[in-house]
Amino acid sequence: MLRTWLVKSEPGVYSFGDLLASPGATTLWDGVRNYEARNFMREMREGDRVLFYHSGGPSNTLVPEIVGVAEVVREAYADPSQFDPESPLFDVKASPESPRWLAVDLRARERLPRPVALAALRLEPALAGMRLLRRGNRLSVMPLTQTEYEAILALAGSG
DNA sequence: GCCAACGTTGGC
DNA sequence: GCCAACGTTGGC
Repeated sequence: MLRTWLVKSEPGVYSFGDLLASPGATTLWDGVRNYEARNFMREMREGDRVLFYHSGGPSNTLVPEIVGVAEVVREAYADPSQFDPESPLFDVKASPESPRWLAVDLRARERLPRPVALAALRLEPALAGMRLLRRGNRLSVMPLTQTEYEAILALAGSG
């Protein structure tokens, strides 16, 4: 049984369009620096489906919404950016022998027929328990139940 | 181990 | 631009 996930991105930094435009529509999903999110990444399996969420970003000029579906094409491995002293993601406490942070590879599957805005998610009773909707939620990688995933695809006019 | 200070996220 | 919420850091 495939599991389902949601990842957040600031579209000004990396958008679903950027993923679609990448070679093979695939990218290394790096930069996660939160332990709970990292632990979820560790549970991701090849073929798992991942909804791609655009957050409002620092300028807040954008509607926060879910815009696309991706899948896991490579399971968790050491995030290379933690070892790069030139990177803002460098972590002095990480070493190749004992990495702290993980990356996965994601491949875009499809843009949703209709993006599903955060406000629309809040109106859907089937999603009332969704982690994304909890107050103060800041997790950038989170699991979705099968029910939540299907409800979101239905709102998107897909699936 | 506690907890205040701090930096970041992200919706509004 | 504001600020609530939250995770992390570091002094003690």
